[in-house]
This record gives sequence, structure tokens and C-alpha cells, in this order.
Amino acid sequence: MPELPEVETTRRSLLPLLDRTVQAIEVRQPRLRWPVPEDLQRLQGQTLQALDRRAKYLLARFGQDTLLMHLGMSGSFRLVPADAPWRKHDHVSLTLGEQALRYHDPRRFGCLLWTASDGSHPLLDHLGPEPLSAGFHPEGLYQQLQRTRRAVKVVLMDNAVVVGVGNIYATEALFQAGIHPATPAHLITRAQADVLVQHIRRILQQAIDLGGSTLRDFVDAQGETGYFQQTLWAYGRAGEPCRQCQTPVQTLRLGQRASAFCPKCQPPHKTMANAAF
DNA sequence: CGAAACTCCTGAGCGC
DNA sequence: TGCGCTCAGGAGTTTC
Repeated sequence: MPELPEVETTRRSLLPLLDRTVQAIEVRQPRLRWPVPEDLQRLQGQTLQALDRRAKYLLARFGQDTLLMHLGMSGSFRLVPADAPWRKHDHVSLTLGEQALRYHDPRRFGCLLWTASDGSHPLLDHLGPEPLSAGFHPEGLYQQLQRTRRAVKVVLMDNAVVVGVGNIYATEALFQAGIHPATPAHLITRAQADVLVQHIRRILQQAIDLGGSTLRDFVDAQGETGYFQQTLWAYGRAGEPCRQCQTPVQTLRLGQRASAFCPKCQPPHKTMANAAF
């Protein structure tokens, strides 16, 4: 499931396509998160001029048009020989030079959309700061946390607060910070906000350096898998002993998703004593 | 307005 | 070997 490091890894692996021109476009399954534009053929003859990332969106800027792409949960791009056979769940193919860029997405939660002519799109309008930019800082996060009683983990995963922090990295950052994921956000201290920012930054940067995590079937455009999964401390380890204290890792559900934590290393806040944690 | 539920989809894992 | 079930989950949309 691509998170920010996987998307950044994908972006970098596609940079060899810069300055190449699209010769052919084929769409075999247009039904993604939203329908693939019917006029995707407009790309024919256009040259890829830049490949940028905002949050988990990729922005492919061609001569006239810009394509906004999201990998959803199971999406990936692969660069293959132009005549390579299609695999199951390959939905779109762009031929550039001797190679084809194939969009593959079993669950079809991803999307390919045109932006407006100025590169803007409603999906990009309300995004918070990039976690690795100066715009993401302890004071800002603290202010955001103060505004709500939602569980801190849910807030960390809110794209209006900070982008690119999905379930894996929110889970890992909270473990490293020793904070229980269900802690009401407004009870997080300024010092804890400081620690959270540090860990979110460090974990994301480390994952990018390692080529992205690979919890299901993430592969970059060369088909290389990442290997960050070896260093996970809490995510996906329910029932297994905590790597720090051997206490069995537990899970609870927050905002419709599994949240793994160590009950000893991430004790519930004192105000949560009577709740079912 | 905020918060939580709902929704899209397929493959993996499990019990029988 | 296969069937039916549950779960996973990014994030936009709907509902309260």
C-alpha cells in the first residue's frame, strides 16, 4: 500500500522518462477511483517535461496537459519493453520511446485525471504541509492537535493536518514516541508534538532512503521491492512480542482501521483509565 | 462546522 | 480443491 515514501520512490524511478514523447496510449480498464479521462489520447505527441509529487499524488507535466495520478492502495507503475505482454490488472499503458509505462492496480483505488490548465485540481486544494518540508513543524502540529478531541492517530492521518502519513507511518511514529494511538489529540503536550514531528520526519526519510516499504506488493517502476518492512516495530505485529519489552502487541480500531500498539511502551493516557483499552 | 460512517475494489487468509 | 466468509485500507463523499 503506497504511502509517501513509495510514491516518492515511484517518482524517482520514472525520471528516465523525462524528455520522451508519448507515441501511443491504451486504456483497457477506465474504471478506477474515478473514470480515466476519455480523451487521454490527447497525450499523443506530447513530451514529458516534469514529474512532481504533492502528498501522495504524482503530477506528470506534459507539453500541453498535466496528469494527476494517485496509486490508491494497490497501484504501481512499471516501465517495461514497449511490446511486453499485459499482466492481469494492467489498466493503462503509455508508450514512450522503446518502453511502455504500465499502470497496474488490482483494487482500482487509484486515479488518473487531468488537472486544470494551470496545474491546479480540487483534490490538491486542501492539503496540509509536506512532512519533510519546513512547513511541518512542532508548533503547527501542536496547534492542530489542540483543536480536536479525535484520537491522535486519526489526526496524524488527516491530510489537512499533514500529508503523506498513512497507517503504517502513523503507527510507527506513535510507537517511537511512546504515545497511545487513541490518546485524545488535545491532550498531546507540546513536548510530545515535538517528538512526533521528529519521528515522522525521520521514519519517512529513512523509508525513502531505503526505497519505500513493501507490505503487500509494492514495486517501483523497475519491479524492485522495498525492504523497509524489516524495521517495523508495531505495524502488522499484532500478537507478536514488542521488540522493546516483549509484551504482546495489541490492536484496536480507530477510524475504521487497525491500529497496532504496545500497551506497555505506549500506555493509555491517565484520562483513558476507564475506557476499554 | 466537526466527526464519524460509508464507499469504491480484489486478493489473502481461514474454516469447513 | 473449492466455497463462502472476513479483513485490509486511501481518502473522497455522505450523513448526522
